[in-house]
Amino acid sequence: MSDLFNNSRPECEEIYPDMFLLTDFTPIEPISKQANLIIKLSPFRRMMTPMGHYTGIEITNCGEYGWTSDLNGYQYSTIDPVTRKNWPLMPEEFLQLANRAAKTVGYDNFIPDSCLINQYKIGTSLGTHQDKDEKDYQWPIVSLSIGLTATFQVSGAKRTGNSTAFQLHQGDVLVWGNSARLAYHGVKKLKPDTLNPRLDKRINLTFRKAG
DNA sequence: TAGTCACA
DNA sequence: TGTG
Repeated sequence: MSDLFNNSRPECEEIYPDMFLLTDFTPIEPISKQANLIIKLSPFRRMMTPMGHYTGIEITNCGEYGWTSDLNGYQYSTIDPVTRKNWPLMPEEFLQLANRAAKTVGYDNFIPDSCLINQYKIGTSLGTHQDKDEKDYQWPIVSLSIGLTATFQVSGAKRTGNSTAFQLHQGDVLVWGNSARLAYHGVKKLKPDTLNPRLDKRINLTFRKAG
């Protein structure tokens, strides 16, 4: 994993209505260091979907609530089904990053109680879906990208039809809420970086207020 | 259909 | 390769 921090100026662009891309928003090194500690406590695993398939990406969580999937459906749980213990604590660095990103685009006092950590290997993707398992949709979704660049696709209120796609680079934070809160979105199949063949994965941190 | 796969 |  590269720890390089691109020193270009952070930018904030409303890339879709009520969806903001904060380019190069944070140094990655301290964040990925904490993520690695979490992964040791609650390891990555694929999860069974309600339809009986496994997710392509690998998943773990930290914070009070973790997003889980099994044959019964999706739900937030305070217990990791693999370790049968609570999820690892949310690091202070995570809380502050998510709070600062939300505040940058107008959401004050965002205190996430859930951080979903998704690992994308080359060739994996995340199908179009909504984030709708949270209790209160007034809070935004805050998402940090680490590692390989991915193509993020938003298709709005409908799962199919017109869509907008853009790149998410390491250090980028995407924040969405209000009219975009329940927008269908997904991540296209991850491709290798021909200039950095050593990079072989992408890790995404998604901060939410679930409970 | 937090997936895939057949089809354009 | 993008879409339903």
